[in-house]
Amino acid sequence: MSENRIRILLVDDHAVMRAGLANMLNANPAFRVIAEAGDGATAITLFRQHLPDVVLMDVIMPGQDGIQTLHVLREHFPAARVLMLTSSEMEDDIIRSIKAGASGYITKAALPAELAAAIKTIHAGGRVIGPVIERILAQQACGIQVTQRELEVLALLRKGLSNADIGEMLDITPRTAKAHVAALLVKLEAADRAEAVARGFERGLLKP
Amino acid sequence: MSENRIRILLVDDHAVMRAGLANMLNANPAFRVIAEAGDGATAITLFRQHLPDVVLMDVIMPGQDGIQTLHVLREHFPAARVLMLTSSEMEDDIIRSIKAGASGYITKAALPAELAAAIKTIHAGGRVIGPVIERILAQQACGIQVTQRELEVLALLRKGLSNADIGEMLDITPRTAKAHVAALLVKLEAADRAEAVARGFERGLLKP
DNA sequence: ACCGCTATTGGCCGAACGGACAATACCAAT
DNA sequence: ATTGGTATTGTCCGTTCGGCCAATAGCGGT
Repeated sequence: MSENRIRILLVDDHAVMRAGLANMLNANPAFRVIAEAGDGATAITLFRQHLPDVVLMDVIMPGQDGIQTLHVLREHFPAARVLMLTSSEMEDDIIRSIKAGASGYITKAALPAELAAAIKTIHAGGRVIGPVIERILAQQACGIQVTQRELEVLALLRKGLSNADIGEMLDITPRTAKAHVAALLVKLEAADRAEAVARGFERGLLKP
Repeated sequence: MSENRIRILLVDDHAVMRAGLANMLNANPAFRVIAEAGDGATAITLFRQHLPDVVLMDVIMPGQDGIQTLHVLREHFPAARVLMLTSSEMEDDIIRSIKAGASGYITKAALPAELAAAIKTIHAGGRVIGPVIERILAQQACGIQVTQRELEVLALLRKGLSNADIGEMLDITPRTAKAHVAALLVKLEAADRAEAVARGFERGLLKP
């Protein structure tokens, strides 16, 4: 009968969380955790070995994070069904996860029953977007998005670099660096570079 | 026989995590989860009702966070044994937890066996500090600490306020605000207010 | 081919920043 | 009582910032 169970691969750097999830899911006759990974590379390997029905993936992981892993995974296995399960509600993480081909995104604050339902939906080929997530997606859709270049500049702002320094780092004139900073201030609705950095952290554009 | 089990109160806003932990701990004959709380207020109430041997508390919670809850709990029940179990490795959270009277602090990246051992140690009256945590505490001990006033200023820097604005908000001259900012730059080893904000987030002085 | 977005660069200017030097007042600890 | 840390305030000055004007080049989509 266990052949009918939904075979799950857990990916989370928190061993406690993995163990807890495994216990919980295995207690449900509909599921069976067939493998666990503590990092992205292991996740890829285990997926190849076990070809699970659904992957439960944490976004935040040291080294290769969940979204990067998701990218690699979908390259090799476009049909892979991945449910991002995370404590992070960073807008950017959500957007990037969906873009990277996640079948769903729910937070760890979800009730176990919701998680179970989500896994079943994913397995059936559906998509799962939590209520909080939907709201964020909606407001992001109409919002302006930060370009790759601006993201690089933001990362340098975080390090306390001046426009001149940024220009040197990116091999552009200080004037151009200034233009990027100005664009960031507008897009992030920040009064100065300090607030821009703060907004960067709030939006998940910058990681602690 | 269940009378000999260590009675545990779980406090975590993530239902999935609670369920997982409960499953895992209850599978161990040494433990018994006797109650779960999803927020600080509930945690206090449940503690009073059940008087658990050990409290497993998450630091990050919406509303009253784990550290605030810990404060309140220790006021009413100075003998309460609390193990902070969190994914956060923010220096400031750790320092404040220990100061608030936590008996231990370990991350969710710990192995289940480590968690079990930690709970037993706590229950026996000992203290548990993870290896990563110890390192952070050590470097913090010799490091300079940010004052309350500077913390207020940092919070305003984050909002993009100028020295003049900060002065108005705190009812001090712009010059004094500038002095606090200067102190922050030195203590946080930041080149400008933008980097100071970044360091604030990295150290957990600022929350997303 | 044309349009929109991005990246790039320039000059000008007032306001803000950050460093350096120095001083006073308060409070807690020794 | 003296010491040390914190908070407070001051002036001077060179550097940097951020806003405003405008322009060119490239790239992808209609």
